Amino acid sequence: MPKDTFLNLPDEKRAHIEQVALAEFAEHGYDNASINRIVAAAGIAKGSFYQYFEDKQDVLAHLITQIGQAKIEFMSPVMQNPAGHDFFTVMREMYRSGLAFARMNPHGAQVANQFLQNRTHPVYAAIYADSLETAKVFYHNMLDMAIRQGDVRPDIDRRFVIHMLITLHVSLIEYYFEEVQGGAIDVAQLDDNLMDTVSTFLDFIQHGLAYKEEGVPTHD
Amino acid sequence: MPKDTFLNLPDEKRAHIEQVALAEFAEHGYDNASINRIVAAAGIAKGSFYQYFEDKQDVLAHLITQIGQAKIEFMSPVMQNPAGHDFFTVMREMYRSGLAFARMNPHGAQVANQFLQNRTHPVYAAIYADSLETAKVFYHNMLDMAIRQGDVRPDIDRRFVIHMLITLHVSLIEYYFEEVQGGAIDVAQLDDNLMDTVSTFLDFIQHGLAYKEEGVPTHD
Amino acid sequence: MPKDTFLNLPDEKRAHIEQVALAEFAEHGYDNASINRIVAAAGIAKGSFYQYFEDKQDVLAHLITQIGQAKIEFMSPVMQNPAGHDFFTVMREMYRSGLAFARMNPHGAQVANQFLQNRTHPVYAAIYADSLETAKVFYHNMLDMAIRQGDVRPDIDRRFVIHMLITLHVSLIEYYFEEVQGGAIDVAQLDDNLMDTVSTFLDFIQHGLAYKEEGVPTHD
Amino acid sequence: MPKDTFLNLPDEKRAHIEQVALAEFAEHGYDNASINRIVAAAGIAKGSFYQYFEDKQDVLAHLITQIGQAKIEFMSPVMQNPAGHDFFTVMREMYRSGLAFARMNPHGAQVANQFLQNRTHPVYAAIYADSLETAKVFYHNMLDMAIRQGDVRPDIDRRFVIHMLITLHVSLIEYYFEEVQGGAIDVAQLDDNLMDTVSTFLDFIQHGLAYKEEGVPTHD
DNA sequence: CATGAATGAGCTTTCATTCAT
DNA sequence: GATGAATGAAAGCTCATTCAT
Repeated sequence: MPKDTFLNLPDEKRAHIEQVALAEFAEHGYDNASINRIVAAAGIAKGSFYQYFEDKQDVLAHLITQIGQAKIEFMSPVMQNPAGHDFFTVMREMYRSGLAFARMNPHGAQVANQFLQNRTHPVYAAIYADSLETAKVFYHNMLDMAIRQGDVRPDIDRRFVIHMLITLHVSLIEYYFEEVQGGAIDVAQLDDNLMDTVSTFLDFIQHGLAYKEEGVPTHD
Repeated sequence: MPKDTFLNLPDEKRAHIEQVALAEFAEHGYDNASINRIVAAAGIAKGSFYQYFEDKQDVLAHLITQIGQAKIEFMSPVMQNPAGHDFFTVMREMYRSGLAFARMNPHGAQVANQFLQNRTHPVYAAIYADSLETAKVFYHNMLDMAIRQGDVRPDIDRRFVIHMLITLHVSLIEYYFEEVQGGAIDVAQLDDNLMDTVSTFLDFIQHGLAYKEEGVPTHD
Repeated sequence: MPKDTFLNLPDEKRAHIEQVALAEFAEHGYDNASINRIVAAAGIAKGSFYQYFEDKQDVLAHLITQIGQAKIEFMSPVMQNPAGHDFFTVMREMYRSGLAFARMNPHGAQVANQFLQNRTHPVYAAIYADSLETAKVFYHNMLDMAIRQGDVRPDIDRRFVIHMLITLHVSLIEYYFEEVQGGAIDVAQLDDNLMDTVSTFLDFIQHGLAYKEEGVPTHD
Repeated sequence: MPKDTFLNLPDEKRAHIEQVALAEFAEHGYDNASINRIVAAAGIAKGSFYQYFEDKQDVLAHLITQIGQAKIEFMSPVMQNPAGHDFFTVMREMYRSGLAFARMNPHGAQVANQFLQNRTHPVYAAIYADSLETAKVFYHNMLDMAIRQGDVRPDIDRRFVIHMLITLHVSLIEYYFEEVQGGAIDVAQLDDNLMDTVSTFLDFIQHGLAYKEEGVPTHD
């Protein structure tokens, strides 16, 4: 956790430092992120950095916490209060908000993805301990509810499905960045295209890839 | 590509160096892997390392190539000649073989996973260019065939589905290691448990998570 | 350019480091100069060196700039304001001041000579771009003026003569060091001897080596 | 001196190795010349290199000896038997032949120049001891004769003039390469231009830069 | 609270040379 | 005579972190 020195900083300065650090982590990843570059870009003294944060890991942990909070603001009402909604509707909202967040805060999304992808990295693991549990609990409750509601079939391995849903979330954002950077898709239509993809994808999560014979309506 | 000096080495010595390097990459990842540690553990001179390989990236590329080849040996007959088989059968074999490989060669599986997870890392991206395309083509052909055979419904975004299937493969191996290391599951029963998971998972890919009402048989 | 860290150093410490580095370059030349030796001799940490300078080239560039400035202090009033003086008088002052500088600052003179002698070396060339042009412009103006004044005959290739005059300056300093180190001349009389040489040499530049027949006075 | 092993090599192979080594030294200078690169480019084994030569210095010494011999072939009859010719005629032939050699054997000329320019470098100094003395003796005899013949005035410091004449020779070749690489002059006319320069230059050596009043013919 | 100089372990890589085969 | 694997010292440079001011 950042030291009080940092938290007492004027909002603007604090935000500036956070933004610079975020960009550094997004571009280089944790291992190659350089505190030298961060302080240079932020225009602060090296010593000040260590008055603000314990160490490199501390900044990242702080940023990830922040990203988590920022993401909440992208959540639709449905997600904030999922009770009573169809599981797949909530999922759709979740992927949609993930995409919206990536669109508005690409660096944040990239850092979040790095984090979720590198859970075995000691540093990420250390941070993970604190923050990922929340997500798991959320998914867990969601799945429990979904099964009780009859949305999801009960014969699933919940731990694995959660693992997979998180992975797929990451994969979606990844896909988004690859399309954006690869220029594979007209940027103007990107969001529409991606929401189409999300829809197809949701449909897949719901009904699988298997071809359904005629006369066998799927249950929506 | 490793230099001839390396390829001409006695099998035993070569294998030893490979194993040491693989362990280093598996444990620390590319950025934190240390050539100093590798040569110390391998018992070779630092200069020798550079007689064998161009640089750090070169070793990793070599190891990944090797892993790719080793994986082939874990492929079942079904995978080696997928034509004529049901898509989901092939997928099941694929995930099963991935798991078997991870079981027999954990370091190799870990390195392969790091590789697949870090496609944006410049070094992995450089290696990726050469080797991942193969996997994509394989999946592409598989999907085409599956749709023609009526195994898979035609209204999917193939690029995204491929992206996702690869991600899921990685996710499965990840899950395997987490269970093993976390001690979540009795190791003696691990494989059975995991194949159960694979089955459930396959079932999920096939039919989705949605609860099916009675009397609506799925198409297998 | 050295970093501010270096420029902000206490004069004494800064001068010490400069002197140590200068000695290293003078003795070993750029390629064989060792930063390890410099930091050891200067009694600073290796990291500090890189807080002071960008890299090896940066130190040398700094030293050469410094040498250039130091040389100015050896310039006679005639050189500082050459207008109105006979060209050969200015040249004589130039060679004299070069010699005086070499006498007072042998390491500086040696490094300057290495620099002027190795213009094709990539590192010297990079430094050269910034600093040698000045010298060429100076010579150019001098020659123009000399021709207008009727001191120098107009049928010369100015570019080549400049090239040559610079070379000869270097050659003179070289000669000085060879005599000093070779012990060819009694050191006590060295300066007198060398100024004699400069005179003869100037005479040569002025009138050439050719024997003049009696009754044909040269124009001074 | 190269070992017998080298001298006994088939002419073609020996010449190939020499050419490769020469190119390496010409491009990188002694310090940055790499034996690794030489053996790679020459297609010989590292061990073979050390069967041929004592060490890096040995190759260079051999090449410089060779260059010296090759230069002789560019000497005109006048130079080979200078007795009885006017000193300045011999000088003109010398500069002309230097230029011709540089034209036909640029690498050789470059290496020779590096050698002559870096007499303080320990390695060059070691080689110098053996080979430069010859040149000095040649010049010495030339000057003695020239003074006796009345070509050159007797009031010169012979040691210094020799030093200078050598320097100027180097400077001329340098100038040649700068013009060639800089593209300053139309290559088709380069040689003519340079011989003009040589002429002007010779005139300078003979009569100096000073403007001569009318009616005072110089002695040619 | 800010500063920025100091640190030295660590990094990857290159090198000329040796020597057993 | 040819080979090429082995060597380890040394290179230039970066890093996160400390601490006196």
